[in-house]
Amino acid sequence: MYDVARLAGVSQTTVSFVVNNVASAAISQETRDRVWAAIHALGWRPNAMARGLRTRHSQTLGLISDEVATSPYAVRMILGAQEKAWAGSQMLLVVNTSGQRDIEQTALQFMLERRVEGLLYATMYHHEVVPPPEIGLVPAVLLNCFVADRSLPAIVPDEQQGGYTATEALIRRGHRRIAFVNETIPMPALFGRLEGYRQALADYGLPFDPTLVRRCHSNAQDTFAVVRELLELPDRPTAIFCFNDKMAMGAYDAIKRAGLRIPQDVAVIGFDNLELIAAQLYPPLTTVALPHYEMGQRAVELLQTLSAGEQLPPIQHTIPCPLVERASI
Amino acid sequence: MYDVARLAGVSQTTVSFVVNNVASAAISQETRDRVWAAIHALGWRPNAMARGLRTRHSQTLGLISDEVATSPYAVRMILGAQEKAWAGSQMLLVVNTSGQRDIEQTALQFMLERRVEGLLYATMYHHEVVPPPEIGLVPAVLLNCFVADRSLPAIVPDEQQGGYTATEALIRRGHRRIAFVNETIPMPALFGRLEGYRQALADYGLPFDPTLVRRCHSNAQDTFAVVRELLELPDRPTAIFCFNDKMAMGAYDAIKRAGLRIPQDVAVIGFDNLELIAAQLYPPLTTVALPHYEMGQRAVELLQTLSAGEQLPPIQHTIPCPLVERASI
DNA sequence: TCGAATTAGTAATTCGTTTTAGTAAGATTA
DNA sequence: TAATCTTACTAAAACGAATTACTAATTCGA
Repeated sequence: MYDVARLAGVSQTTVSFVVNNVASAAISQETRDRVWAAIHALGWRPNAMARGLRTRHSQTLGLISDEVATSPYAVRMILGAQEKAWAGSQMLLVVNTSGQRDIEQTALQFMLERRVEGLLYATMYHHEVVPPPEIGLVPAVLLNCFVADRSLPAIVPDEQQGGYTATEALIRRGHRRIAFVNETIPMPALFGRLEGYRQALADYGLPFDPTLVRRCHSNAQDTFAVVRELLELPDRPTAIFCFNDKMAMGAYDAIKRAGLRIPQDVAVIGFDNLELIAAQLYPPLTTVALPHYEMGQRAVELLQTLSAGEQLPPIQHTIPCPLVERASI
Repeated sequence: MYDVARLAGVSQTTVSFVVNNVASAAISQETRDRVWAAIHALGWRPNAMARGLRTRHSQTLGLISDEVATSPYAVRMILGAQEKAWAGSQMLLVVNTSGQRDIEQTALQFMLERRVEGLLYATMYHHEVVPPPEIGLVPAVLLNCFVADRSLPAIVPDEQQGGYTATEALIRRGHRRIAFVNETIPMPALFGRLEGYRQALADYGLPFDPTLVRRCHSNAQDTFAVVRELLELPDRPTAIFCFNDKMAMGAYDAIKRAGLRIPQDVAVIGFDNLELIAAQLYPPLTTVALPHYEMGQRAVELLQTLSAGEQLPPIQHTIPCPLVERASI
């Protein structure tokens, strides 16, 4: 900056005023032009570390995730976060801990040393977490997870509404016997989607038939077997709501193997909206999307208002899961 | 740091020496203990911006990508890069440009202002790029792409070896008539894998039959049709090498619809190793993996030696694509 | 037993900015 | 015509560490 000042024949202060467009400083247009010319001539570029030191603002947010960055599922959370951060001209420091506590700890230390202006703590699956306590030293938002006592703001998908939406979509297509192949591992998604399924049935005056609700590991193979059983039922379901898209793959195979057509004979709806699967299946899979991108955006939005000094109670923000219509129902 | 010094009854200099374990400084053990005690008592943590300003090291790498962070394909590149950076106690600044030039430009400026010690320029698909010239201001490595004049070091997958490996795996299983369903968009993957396919046939003394080589858009639907044609051939192929796993999904459907079994009647091999698809298909898909994770690692490794001041010629590093055996051949 | 090492520290400077508190010259007002 | 405003700048003091160049007190060696 001193070099620029010397070349432009002004003081370093003036350069700073010009560069930052300081309103309270009166700098003539000619001087401004000379300064910019000097800047370009020298290829000078401000040093963000020096600036940050002085202003006490790092213009940086931290994102600590377990497996998010590994998985196609949840990358869009990072993307949403990054783009919102970008809009506020902040950058995102990303660390994937692979679930290891020690990595998480040092990542947090590193980020605090860099004076991040906020922290996102994200998980691949929606579940309860116990983040390290130092997370509270800066504004923090949980992404796709929550703490037991709800003492930290969190952004989570609305599992129940998602389950409701899927079921309702099938009911509206005229289905009366709707099977639900649920996950086995107890987690909010399992309970929430089931609750949504029941609620939708109830709202439309349909009976809840326990024989139509199955649980199995969330993979195509196991679902194949479960769906085959369902199809052999005397009064077989005309629609199958799968806990996720991977399971829908198995359902497709079972239905096709049984010589039935999708959606004419049996409708299938999934969950997650994994483009890679849903768009490639034949017929393309109608499914409910996990709003990962929006969740990332909202989390950063919240972080930004929080770090602007606003005092908000730690609310759980529930993001709706929209229906993505393709051709399987 | 001054507060810590005051509490420990030493000078700020001493605190710095203790914190950084400076070898040339003689500090007694008692003093060290007192300093650490004061640090913990005050919850002090060094300010990375101040440190970076003084040492002229940001301990940060930048990663600019087009769609990498959006796509399940290539996220593992980021992960590999991040973990290698982590090992060198550096952090990664990630920006996804969605292919927009203006975002790319400002991202680059931001990163240069933050004095990143190296830059990765990554693309989702392996293809030629024209990165902004300022990229050369710091050590830079291209990831999954290359420049026309090869003036920048690049890390790319070995498409040809991948094609060879896939074909060879089929030949070794006794297949003689091997179809190859290639991509339509001209890109290194298309040419490289085809070349590998031809080379393998030649090496094992098999004829190259042009009727067995088809091209179609890389999606399941179009592949379905192409594979059906292949299966109706008078002397139908006993194995199908698909340009990627999405296409393999279509191939599976066509083969099953034709009443044939995989792999007994027709073997299928894919490319990309998209866990989500390959592991969920029935039977699980044998495929060739794009070594994204290793590519990310290698890129950072290279960046680190480069920013250590070593002068290396801009070599193209070709990373092998390993065979991932499942059950479809 | 005295000069040289060694041990255990400290004072002051520097990194590259932002920001506060000025100043000096000319224009405007009472 | 003197006091006050503007306009167009500048000097100097932070920000929070790392680093260099010391000093004072011990210990050691011949």
